[in-house]
Order: sequence, then C-alpha cells, then structure tokens
Amino acid sequence: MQDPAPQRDSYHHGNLPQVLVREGAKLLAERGMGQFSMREVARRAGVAVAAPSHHFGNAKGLLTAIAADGFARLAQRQAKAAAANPDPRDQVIAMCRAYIDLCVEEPGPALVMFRLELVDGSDPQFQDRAVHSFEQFSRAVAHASPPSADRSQIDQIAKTLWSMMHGLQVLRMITDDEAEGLIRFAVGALLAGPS
Amino acid sequence: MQDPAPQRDSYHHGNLPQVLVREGAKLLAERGMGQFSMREVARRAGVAVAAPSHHFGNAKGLLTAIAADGFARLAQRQAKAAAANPDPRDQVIAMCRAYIDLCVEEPGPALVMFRLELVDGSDPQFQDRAVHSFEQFSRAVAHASPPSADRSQIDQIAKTLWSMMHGLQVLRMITDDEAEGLIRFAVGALLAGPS
DNA sequence: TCTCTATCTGATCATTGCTCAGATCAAAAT
DNA sequence: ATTTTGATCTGAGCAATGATCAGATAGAGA
Repeated sequence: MQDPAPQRDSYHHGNLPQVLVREGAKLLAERGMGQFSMREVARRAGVAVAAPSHHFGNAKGLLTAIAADGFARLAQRQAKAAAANPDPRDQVIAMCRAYIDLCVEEPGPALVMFRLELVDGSDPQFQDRAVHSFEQFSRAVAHASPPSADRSQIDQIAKTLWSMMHGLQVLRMITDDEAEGLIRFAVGALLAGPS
Repeated sequence: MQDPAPQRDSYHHGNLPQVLVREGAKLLAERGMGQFSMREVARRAGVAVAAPSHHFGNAKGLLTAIAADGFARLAQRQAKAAAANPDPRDQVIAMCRAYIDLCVEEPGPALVMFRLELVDGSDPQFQDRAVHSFEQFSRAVAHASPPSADRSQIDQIAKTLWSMMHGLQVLRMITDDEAEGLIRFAVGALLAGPS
C-alpha cells in the first residue's frame, strides 16, 4: 500500500526494479502491449535507456516480472474473495469474479500474465506465483465439488473455469454486468456435471 | 487447394495480396507473433519492403487479412464437423474439436484471430467472417440444447464454450489427448445446466 | 581511507514500421 | 495504333526500438 518513496535521490536510484515494474504496468495499462517499450519505461522512471536491461536482462525479463507481480495480486484477491464467502460454491464464483476484477482494475499486469510468448515461463518466481494462484483456485473447486467427484473430474472443472475466465476477458464477449450471471451458470452446471 | 501459381512473372506480381497473406501466416507459424515483421514477409514474397503497405496499409492491415482468412477456414472446418455428425450434441463437440485442430494444423492464423489489439475489428470482411463462424457454432448449440432452454441460456452456453476453447488453447492447459474428454465433459455439463 | 562491486550512463548498431517520390506496366480510351 | 490513365511496385529515407558495451558513479566493506 505505501509507496517506497525514493524517486531519485542520487546517482543510484534506490529501488529501480520495483519502480520499473510499476511504471511498466502503468504503461501497459495506458497504451497496451502494442505500444509498450523498454525505452519509454526507462524514460518514465527518469533513467537511462540501458538501465532496465541491467536488472531484467531484456524486455521479456521485465514483462515476466510484471506478470509475476500480477499473479501475486491475483492470489491476494482470490484469498480475500474466499475469506468473504462461507459457502464453497460462492467461493468459487467469487474467485472467478476476482480475476475479472483484476483485469478491470489492474489491466497492466493482466495484459501479460497469460501471454506465454511474452514472458519467460521458466522464471522461478513467475512459475511459483502462477502455479500458486491456480492451485488456490483448484482447491476451492475441490471444496465445492460433490463427494462423488474424483480428482480428475475436479481438475477438469478447474481447468475449464480457469480457461473460460481468461477467454471471456480476452475475447470481450461479455459486459461486466453479464459476467455475474454467466459465471454463476457455468459454475453451477460444471459442478453438477453432465446429467 | 490448388496454388494460384504465379510467383513472379513480371514487374507486376500477379496476386501479391494472396501471397502476402500466405507467407505471413507461414511466418507466424514458424516464428510466432514476436518475430513477425512486415519486412520479412516482403522478403519472403520476393518483393520490396514497401509493397505490402500498398495493399494492406500497415502491419495491422495484413494481420487482419490473415485473421479473416483464418475465420473462413474455421467456418469450413466447423461445417465439415457438423456434417459428419448426425447427433446435435456430437456436432457441438466436433465443432469444438475443429477449433483445436485449426490451432494445431494452422497455427499461423490461429495466433492472430482472437487478438483484438492486433487486428482491425472494424474491417468488414474480418467482422463478417468472425461473426459467421461464431453464429454457426451458436446455432449448433441451440440445436443441442433442451427445449426448456431459452435464448439467453443458449447464448450463455455458446459464449462459455467459445471462451473455454480459446482459453484452453492459449493457456496450453491440456494436451491434445485430454482435450476430447474435457470437451465432452464441459459440453455435457453445460447443456444439462445447473442441477 | 582505500578497494571492490553493483548500479547506472551514453553511445553505437542492426532492425523495424512507415512514408513518399518516382519507375513500371496493364488496360482503357482515343 | 497510340495515348492516357491508374494501379502496382521500387528504393531511399526517417524516427524509434531492443540489445550491447566500455566507462562513470557511488555505496559497502576492508
């Protein structure tokens, strides 16, 4: 919540990596991936164009850090959504909504989190955080599933919902209002299983 | 199916636009969107770097044409899938598979078809073909839905499946083998609706 | 105080998208 | 048959980008 403050107090920046991640996310939110550039991020951070490369290696490195940060925020939102709902099924629905909310409120990270060509999937921190957020969701699905459901079926439901959430957002097939109804319908149907 | 043949017979190319779309799709398939470049497409077509701009305006124009072509091919595959299956539910399942098959067998167009930032969504041909392929799918869902299902529910099922298909593919959450089972499960559950 | 090392600068290089004047050619008009 | 017209393509040029590298700077430890 609190800003780390130091924007530039001396030759050394203080915490350039954090600032670059933040400015990068802001730039993504403002202009989208098409207009994203390392140089512009450096400019906004008030630093030489080559500085970011020192910390992140290349553009993919910075985007990976932004995406990893996004997954951490998603996990936070998911946890909060789960905590606010006692009923297991409501938890799943709320966690789906948490992802949509993330996309709306923090569009920067959301634009790169699931773009496997843009990020370095082998980065440990990225991997950890991505896996963690999905497993958190998967556990909620397991909780909400009927006792008759086995491991593979739970896995199918989680993957279907996870994919659906992403697809809905990227294809822009629904407005924010419709989202609630569609999520409730899909969660209900998938948890119930085929007739 | 048949190649239009003329690769270069004179100063005028013959059918540069078609060749550019084809070479562009091939380049996308080989190197992905990250390494895609207008200049490389021009090079492969054996033409000056400025030639593509004359036909497509800019990079987005060419990508839009590639995507539009992809939607036409998808519609073809969907129609064939439907024709091969008498049972309505099997038709829906086969049409879902048709999309996955497209992504595997023609990865070039698939990489841009659903990327709204990369293409010009207002292009009439692109719009027509995209809408047509979705409506074809939507009609199949309507056919397979129980009589009790109303228009809005059918719409929800179609959108959910359409989004899921895209999400599954882009997130690479399933192997080709798992796809069949997962699709059958999702289609069955969604058509049945919440318990 | 001196040394060491991470951090950051400034410049360079190859590549890209886009633009524009002009060359080339096919087809219509005369 | 000749001219004109207009679409197609060329070649050069411009601004911007990602990446790299030697070197400047300063904080941290000896």
